[in-house]
Amino acid sequence: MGGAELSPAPLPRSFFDRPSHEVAPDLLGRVLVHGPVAVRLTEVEAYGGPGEDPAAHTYRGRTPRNAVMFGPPGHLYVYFTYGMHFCANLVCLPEGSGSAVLLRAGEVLDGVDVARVRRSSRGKPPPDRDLARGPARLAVALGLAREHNGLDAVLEGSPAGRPHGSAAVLEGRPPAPGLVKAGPRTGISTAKEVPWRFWIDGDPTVSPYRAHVPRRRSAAATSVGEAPSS
DNA sequence: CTCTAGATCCACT
DNA sequence: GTGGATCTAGAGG
Repeated sequence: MGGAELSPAPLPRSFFDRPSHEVAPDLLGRVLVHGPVAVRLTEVEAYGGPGEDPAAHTYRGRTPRNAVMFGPPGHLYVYFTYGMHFCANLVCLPEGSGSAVLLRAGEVLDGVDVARVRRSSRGKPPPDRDLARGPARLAVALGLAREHNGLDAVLEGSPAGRPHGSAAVLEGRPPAPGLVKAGPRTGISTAKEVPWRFWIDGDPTVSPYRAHVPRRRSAAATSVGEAPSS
């Protein structure tokens, strides 16, 4: 592992057995490990359960896509969005509840070489601070995609080594309480006022806030059969 | 740094 | 059919 001060102790499942908005700030500074890559989390967002959080994927109840969030805590909910990106969450609360924490950004502590290759476009890697700066980028850096949906991120049993292909959340190095900031969540169109985005103040790997921008379909796709406007 | 537009799949209504 | 829990490249300051 990279940082000498980092505790390699895995977090127990009970860590996740709380509401997502309590787990979320506590995840800052923790380290998610998957294969050769380790990322220290610097920005997360909490999403609530059915009927209580209009921005959550579980708002309208259980579906095939969000089923993992209704499973036991500590597992990864990985979903596909915008036709090309994956984002990773950690499931909270006991089985049946349906809430999670979106992992929005972090600092790559280990496996930087692997992360650079995964994040390279046209052979050029981005600056190191951008390797996991944003939820889809973080998923790429960690090698998380569709097949990791449902993967258990809690290590039970053997303390030293992780089984091949497993994931784990380590104790890491939580920030001083004063450095934890909270604000509205990014990129959502409802419940914009809920301050369930948490980040480490001043950390360069925290993603820039982006307000939701409704995407318009291409003119060609929407104007079929329409008269010319002028 | 900001702004804009395009890419591209799929879950759900 | 609609609208994303997004990112990148390119143009402009």
